[in-house]
Amino acid sequence: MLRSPERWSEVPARLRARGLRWTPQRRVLLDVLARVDGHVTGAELVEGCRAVDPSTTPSTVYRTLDVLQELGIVSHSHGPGGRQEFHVGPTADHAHLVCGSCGRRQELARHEVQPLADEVLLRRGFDVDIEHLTIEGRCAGCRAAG
Amino acid sequence: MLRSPERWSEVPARLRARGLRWTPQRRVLLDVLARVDGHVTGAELVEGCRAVDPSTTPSTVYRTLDVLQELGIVSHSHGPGGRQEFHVGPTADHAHLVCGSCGRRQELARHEVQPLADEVLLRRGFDVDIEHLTIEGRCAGCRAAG
DNA sequence: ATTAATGCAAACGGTTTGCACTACT
DNA sequence: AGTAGTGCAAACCGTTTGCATTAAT
Repeated sequence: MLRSPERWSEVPARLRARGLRWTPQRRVLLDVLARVDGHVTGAELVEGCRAVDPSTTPSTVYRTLDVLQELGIVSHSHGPGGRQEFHVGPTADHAHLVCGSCGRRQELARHEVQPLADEVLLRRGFDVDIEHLTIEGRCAGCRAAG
Repeated sequence: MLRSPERWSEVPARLRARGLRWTPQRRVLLDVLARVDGHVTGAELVEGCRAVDPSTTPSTVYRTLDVLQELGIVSHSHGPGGRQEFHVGPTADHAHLVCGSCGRRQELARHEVQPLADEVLLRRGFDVDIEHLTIEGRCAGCRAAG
């Protein structure tokens, strides 16, 4: 699910503008990222890259993720199990619901979270980062199942 | 900072009631936990136990944390850096606010999150685990600082 | 006597690092 | 040519596991 095709085509130029380079390995990672909907863990990205190019190494993936983060193209937070979760910015204007039982994720639109965010901002001066928000719990299916 | 002294004295009995045992090692961990205000990582607890009894081993600590969790005495969530964060329950009936800039945490009372949780339950059938909820963003201090 | 709990040491998974080599620019 | 980026292998950190041993009940 490609979210904003135009962003990706600009990446090589943005790298070069900083004296950085556009390599086949980075192309692979960007292709994988472009197909991501929502969040991916670092390990999943390594996996995804390997599916395209089996010779992919973790270090290259993580190092590239670092530079993409500096460019503001991805960001990361920490999900359940303590893994790094990367997400594509800044179009991901929603939070996530993740079921602790089955692991399924669903999106929670900004407007659904906004009242909470507003209250927290008002009362604590704390500016909630809705894009990073991951709410754990049990989904309807798992609750029905027992 | 002892939160609820009476709870701790009941622990040995609660363990025995389940056929579990009260050991010196568990006593050490409970002593350390009783002194905790807010949250600790697993590693910090190992460290803390070692300060009391240098022969403490990680496996024992983590295994005891597992049983304490089953008893509902502690619970855990995942903090920045992906570490497990334990907190003392069931007074830990709150979510967390963590600042992405300075890393400081604050508690968010259940009643502050309840409206959101209610809405999500109603509309999605998703039962939010408030104790596991960690909300990222920028705290008042960091926002002021720029 | 039973069997839960311990200590050890080794394995784990995800991520990070040092270093010599490769290849973009 | 210059230097950013790569691959490898090893290290890392927090956590988990198998197994033989110890000790609470």
